Amino acid sequence: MKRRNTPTKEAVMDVLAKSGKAMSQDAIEQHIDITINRATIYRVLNRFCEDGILHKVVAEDGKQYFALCKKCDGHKKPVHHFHFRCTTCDTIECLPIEVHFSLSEAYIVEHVNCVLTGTCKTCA
Amino acid sequence: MKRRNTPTKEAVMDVLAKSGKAMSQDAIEQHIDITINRATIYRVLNRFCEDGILHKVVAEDGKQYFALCKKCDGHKKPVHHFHFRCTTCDTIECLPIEVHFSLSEAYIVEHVNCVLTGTCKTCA
DNA sequence: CAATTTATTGCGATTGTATTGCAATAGTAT
DNA sequence: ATACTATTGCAATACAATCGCAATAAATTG
Repeated sequence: MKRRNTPTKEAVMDVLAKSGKAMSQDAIEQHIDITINRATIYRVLNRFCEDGILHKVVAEDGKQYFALCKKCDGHKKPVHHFHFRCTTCDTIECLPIEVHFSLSEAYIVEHVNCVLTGTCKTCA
Repeated sequence: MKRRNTPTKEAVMDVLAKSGKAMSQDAIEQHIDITINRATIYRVLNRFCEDGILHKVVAEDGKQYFALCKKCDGHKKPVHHFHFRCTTCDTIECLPIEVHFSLSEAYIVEHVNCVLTGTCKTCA
């Protein structure tokens, strides 16, 4: 299925790029200047995830947060990293800390979801 | 607030102890022989968490899973560990893998939530 | 053992996140 | 400009989890 360029997609990408953090649907909606339907935002976000442009994190609050996939440290592919959710400023940042674990080959790992919760350095 | 012993609490503990895994409210309800209201199960689970008897994990599916806190390897307190959610048998097991990360002291970490998702060794 | 206190429970209603069906709209290529 | 179909808006829906309140029952007291 071919993707099309739409104002919605641009607006969502814009907000995420500017914030540099992982954001929830409602946070994104609040930071967008135009009006976009909730369902549409979810659909755009999920499509970006399918295309490997965004990655999704589920926090302890059960909500989904979306962030740009950056390829850091010269890696070709984005690496699983920790996330930090600050309950004070209510944002999630991607930490530059890789997730390491050694698990039996008998397991097939498809997703990694690691979130630390607390107070970030700015709010502490 | 003093706690009382009730059939409900025993039944819930029983199921969790027997399974040895992290279970969701509906899974627990299904494995209990008596009928217990949904809200009650959640209240019992949350009370156990407050008392440090259970720990809660939020998986990628946005659901809460509860498991017994074991003090392994002679540690006095339970240690943050990885969890594995198998999408085939739909269970979450506590992996004997500790979560390690070095984060600036400027952050205050209150909770750690790490879940790997995929197919477990039994289902693979 | 009966009376009292209050933690616990059941029920229904409610909150909040996320998804879906369907018709209308609008990119994109010809 | 036209056709094709991805995308969107709207309303309805699904689902997890919580809350208020009255009823129940565990534990303590006399």
